[in-house]
Amino acid sequence: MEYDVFSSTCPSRPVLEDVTGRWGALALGALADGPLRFNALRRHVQGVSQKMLAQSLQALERDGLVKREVQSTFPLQVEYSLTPTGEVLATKLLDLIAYLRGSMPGIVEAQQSYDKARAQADKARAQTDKAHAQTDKARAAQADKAHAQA
Amino acid sequence: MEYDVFSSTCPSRPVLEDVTGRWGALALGALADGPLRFNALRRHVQGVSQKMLAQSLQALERDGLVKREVQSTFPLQVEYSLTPTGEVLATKLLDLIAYLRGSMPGIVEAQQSYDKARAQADKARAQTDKAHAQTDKARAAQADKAHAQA
DNA sequence: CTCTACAGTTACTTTTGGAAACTAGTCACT
DNA sequence: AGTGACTAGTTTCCAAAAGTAACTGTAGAG
Repeated sequence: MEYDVFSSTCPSRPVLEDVTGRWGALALGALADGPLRFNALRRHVQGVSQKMLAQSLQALERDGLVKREVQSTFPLQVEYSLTPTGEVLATKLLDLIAYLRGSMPGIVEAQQSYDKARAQADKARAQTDKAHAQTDKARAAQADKAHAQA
Repeated sequence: MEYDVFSSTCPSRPVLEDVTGRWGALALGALADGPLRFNALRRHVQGVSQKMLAQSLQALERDGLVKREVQSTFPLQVEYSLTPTGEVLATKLLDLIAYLRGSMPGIVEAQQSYDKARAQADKARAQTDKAHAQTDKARAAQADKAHAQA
């Protein structure tokens, strides 16, 4: 059997989404430098809700990329850590993230020039739309005149 | 200035989502082995809708990771290709995807054993819930008796 | 005796994603 | 002049996903 993420029915698709998804990627990245408990992880991955963190961790645990260990000491601690496979994926993710961080200055610049160009284009389009509205109005006036004559 | 994807307000967060998001990652991956036109890309990334592909490509273009070139030949073709930064990110993504593909057998196995364990746990919980329902019923009966006596 | 921390779950709301129809511009055929 | 085809999208509408906030339940601190 051959796995291909570009095929819509391949079982690897949902796994890729778990790994590269919004919170999954950050959870894996956070666990890369050591095991963490639920709330510690929540503090580390800023902005994640309890619900989504629980959901992402459950998905990663199901995929065998994260190990969940309940410590029955008080107050009921749960430690999350990476499995060997999870560790490799986390490393690759962190590598990507590191490169992204290095490229941020250029990316921000690209975004700004894109937004500026778009603003210009929108303004230009508003002008032509206005012109079209004018010609439409003129056409309507002509039609009215024709109608009045009839 | 220091960029950190783990911070909720960092500008790198949305960019990471563009790159690792569901369709963004596959679009970058597909463009890694040569430029493609819109519909060719759509055929390559199976299951993507026109709307989402257009949206993802616009985001990647804005981030300066993908270049969009309109060819004014008939019938109006648009070619998408990777910028140097996009190319590096695509390579890293494909590396991650390749490793994921190699790990799929183990992952599928993990999913199956997880699902099996969950099914067991759910069954067990249904049992205790049933027991609780019984005791609740008994308690209600006691309360009714007491009420009838009063 | 209230307040906090632990690890979640549940109910409700808002945002997003996907399917299908529609737009726009150009040619080719009839 | 009208019809249809091909391109690359946009729009519309509804279901699915994500986010918000409140609740569960135990126990230690102040």
